[in-house]
Amino acid sequence: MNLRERRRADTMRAVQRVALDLFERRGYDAVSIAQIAAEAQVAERTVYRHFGTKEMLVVHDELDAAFIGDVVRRATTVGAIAGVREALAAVPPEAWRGEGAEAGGWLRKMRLLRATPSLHATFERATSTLGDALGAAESAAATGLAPYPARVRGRAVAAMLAVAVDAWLESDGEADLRDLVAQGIDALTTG
Amino acid sequence: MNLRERRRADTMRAVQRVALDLFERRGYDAVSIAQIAAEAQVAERTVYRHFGTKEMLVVHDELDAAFIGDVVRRATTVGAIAGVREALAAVPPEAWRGEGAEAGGWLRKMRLLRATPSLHATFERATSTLGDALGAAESAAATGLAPYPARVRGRAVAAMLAVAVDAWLESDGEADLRDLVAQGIDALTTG
DNA sequence: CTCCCTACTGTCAGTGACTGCCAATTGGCA
DNA sequence: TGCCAATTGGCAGTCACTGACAGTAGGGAG
Repeated sequence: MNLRERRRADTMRAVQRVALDLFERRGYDAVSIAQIAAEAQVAERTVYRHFGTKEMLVVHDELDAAFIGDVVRRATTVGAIAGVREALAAVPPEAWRGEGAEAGGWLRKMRLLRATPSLHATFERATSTLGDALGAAESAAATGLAPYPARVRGRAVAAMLAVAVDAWLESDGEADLRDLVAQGIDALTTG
Repeated sequence: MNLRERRRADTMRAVQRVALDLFERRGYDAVSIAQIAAEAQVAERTVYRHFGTKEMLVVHDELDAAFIGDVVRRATTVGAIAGVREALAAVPPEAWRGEGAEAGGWLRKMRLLRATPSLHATFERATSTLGDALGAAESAAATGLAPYPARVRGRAVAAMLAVAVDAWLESDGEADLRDLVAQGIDALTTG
């Protein structure tokens, strides 16, 4: 990894850390990019160059991207439902709780996402994107499902995942996400 | 109905008509509120007072609101899936095609929604809101379903509806929306 | 019919997200 | 060492959206 790339990654991490801290303390809507830039010691323009939009300061997450990639990859072989379950089982539970040192924790980020109406739409959009990916994966899988029903199922599974995460947030991370997903699968498959 | 209320409704319809025309011709992102206001012969501030946001100029629709209300009402007695089917059956097919005189047609509006990435998030948000309403309706219904599985099902049904509408748009309104929904229900209930 | 209240509208000023352009710096590489 | 390209900062500008104030006109009370 280059010195340049390392510096770039460092700046991004620093900016995002400052941003999330401010968002958590004062609320997403009450924090301006100018404030973030000032506190992070960079130009406003630089924030935009790295993250594009204010939303991305919350949403951008390499770990999430990796997890979603994993889900979709598994879905192409074992189907959407089993794919989600397997991918979830492959993640150590403490990672979900955000007790790891990474970037301040997933739990805090999701809590922020849920507490901020301006960000709900973004979350739903991500959900439906995942749903379409799952649908494509399922129709490409050995099941030989037609594109349209595959898409319906993919979106349904993604919606279930979103509800599970939401319920998990309501319990403030106390509940076991894998249990919630299992219950969600039940609700989906019986009836 | 008052003269005031009538005038208000007239202004809103006129503004929305102008807006949709401009959006269709030049693209949503390329049209500013100022242009809409100028063409509709009102102040920019008035547009915001009536619609709140630019998105609402596309999304706002009394007929849609009535239909969604109908779906949710039926869902509280016969469940989400049957509710959607019944509500859909109660609407004359030509209404979907937008051949009616109302406000320029539903088909055109949905086409615009689909063609504009900036509006996708809004659409998904509306879908998930409907899903939650369906979930609440189902758990309040006689089925006696627990809140969590009810919510999962509600969202799944709403997601299915969104996919059906999307597929219907892909066929440019040629396909029968009721058939697509029926196939979507099949995809949801078998497996 | 008149007076007053209230809803609707317009105007103005301001905030904040986001973009394009240009210049300066600095790491990477031949 | 010298050139290229990436990173960054600064600046000006657009546009969505908001709060405050003022003028106008409908609607009801007397």
